[in-house]
Amino acid sequence: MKMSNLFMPTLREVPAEAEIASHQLMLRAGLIRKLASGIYSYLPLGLRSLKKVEQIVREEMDNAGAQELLMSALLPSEAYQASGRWEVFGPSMFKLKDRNDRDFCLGPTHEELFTQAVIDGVRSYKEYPMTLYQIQHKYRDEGRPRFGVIRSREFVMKDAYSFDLDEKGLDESYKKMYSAYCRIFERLGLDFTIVDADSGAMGGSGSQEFMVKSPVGEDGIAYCDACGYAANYEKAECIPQEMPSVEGEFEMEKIHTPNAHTIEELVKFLNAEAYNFAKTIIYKADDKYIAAMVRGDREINEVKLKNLVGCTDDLELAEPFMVRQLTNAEVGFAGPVGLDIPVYADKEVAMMKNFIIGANETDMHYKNVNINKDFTPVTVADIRTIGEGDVCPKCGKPIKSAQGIEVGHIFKLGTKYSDALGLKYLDEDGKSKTVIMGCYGIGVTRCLAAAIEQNNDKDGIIWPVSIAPYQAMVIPVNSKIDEQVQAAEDIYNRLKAQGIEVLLDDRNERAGVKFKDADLIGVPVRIVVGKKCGEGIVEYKERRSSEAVEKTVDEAVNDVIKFINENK
RNA sequence: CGGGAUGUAGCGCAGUUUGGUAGCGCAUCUGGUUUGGGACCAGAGGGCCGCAGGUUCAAAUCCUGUCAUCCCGACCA
Repeated sequence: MKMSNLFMPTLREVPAEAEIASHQLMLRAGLIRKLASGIYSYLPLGLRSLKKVEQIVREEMDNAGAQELLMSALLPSEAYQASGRWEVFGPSMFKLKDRNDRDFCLGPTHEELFTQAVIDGVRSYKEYPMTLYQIQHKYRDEGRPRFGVIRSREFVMKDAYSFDLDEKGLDESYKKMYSAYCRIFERLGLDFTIVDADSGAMGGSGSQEFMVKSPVGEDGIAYCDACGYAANYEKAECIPQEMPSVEGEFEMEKIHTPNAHTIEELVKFLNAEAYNFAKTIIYKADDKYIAAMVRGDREINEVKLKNLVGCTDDLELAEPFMVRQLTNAEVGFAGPVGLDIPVYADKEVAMMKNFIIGANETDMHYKNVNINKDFTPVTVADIRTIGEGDVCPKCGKPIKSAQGIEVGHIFKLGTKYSDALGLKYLDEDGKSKTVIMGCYGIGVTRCLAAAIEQNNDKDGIIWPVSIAPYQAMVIPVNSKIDEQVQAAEDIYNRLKAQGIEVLLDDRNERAGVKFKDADLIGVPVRIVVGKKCGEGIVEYKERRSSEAVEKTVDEAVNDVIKFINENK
């Protein structure tokens, strides 16, 4: 491609709306343009990279035995009504009506549709197992779109669904997807981590997320360098920390703590440590109220609590007026003693002695409180979030934490959708059984952003060869000097003839402009044709390396071909 | 959905406090000089100052409403 013909509107300045590197660079390099919040157009360079990601995903899915199909993005409401998700999705589903006032939506995900397709199309158990996938635009009306295409309202997703006769079959399908995903993310040049994820409300039996570690990631990861354990922060199991042993249990005593609503204020007021307290938080779980207790220096993990309580709909903090009603005190003085709702205590709370809690009376706390003596929780379980100072639940070494961008998720669904929609089969004994499903997603557009997030410097993008919009670039330094222009065009034609996707910067620009654009759009390798071209000498430079090397034309051309073939 | 901020030329911004002809840099166009890391000189084009009301002789500026965008948090099936 000659750059004089390329639609590549690069920006010199950073658009004010973009905060993170990938978003800024995608806009500056002319990959995308915003149409509305969370909605983007892909310009030629962006689309080329996007298609390369799709192609890698497609090849590996096909290799794993999955079959591609394509469903509409515009969907009738019926299927979602059968599974109940027409309501469950709520405001995050884009809903619309046709001219006859019938309900439609823009598909946010396609479990129901794939299930229905299999119900409609599969006649015999002998056709299973089967894995189907599509690469399709998805629509979710996110409460808060952000970070460019990392959390957008329209995005490209590969979604796959496996259909098996039994659990053992599901395990195999799942494993195949797992290894396909590993190959995909390796080929995309992503440094990724696989973490255990929560399957909670979806009711599945297992779930893992593929995370690209990045400070701008929206998900927390707990991981252990020593044994390789890694889990989503929400999921990571917490090992109760031993407390200094204390002799005996004292008598509970009420103390005056004026205006000390928070642990921080209490620590200061009573000159104690945060771990001497247990905090009690009132939650509304569906339509019931419950109390949850963790040590003062810990955080409640709402996902764990939700799973423990068996809350199907929503778990949220109780409204302040209900807290006042239930505790007879201002918010900040809740405690388990005399509280008339179920109390769920964290394992660590059960190990504490003579600790301090709210007294259910404004400006009052109890000290020297002991579990099972002064109050009794309905359940003691792991309901806190892992944090600094915690240990790995597998090997006991200190746990580390990082932020990650979720680029893939694999999930053993079980029978949630096959039950809801009636996907059954008659086995060889003529017995009716339910098909067991798995679902597997990859955020294709998000992968692009993640790759840029991990591969950039102050000058621009540093594309991995596998997904670079173009693999190589030839730059004549001075477009007024025919000798350079000719030589550059020859090199360009030779590379093209070898199947290299190459750009020729034939624009009548100064050298600096061409170099800046080349770095910005991140082409992995370039040949610069300059002063020494009369002697047959040109410069070879890889984007990732800081120095250019002088070579003969033949060497440079061969090295580019070699570099591309070794890295693609 | 709660909190915060911002809407002025394609992009980045000033001007708003104290009302009085719409500004700067980059980009664009023309002419010339340049040509190895975003050139220089001279000239030119481009704005319902987010939108709608109101106050005023006069509104980018003051008041009310509204929409949009971004950030923090909640949510993310």
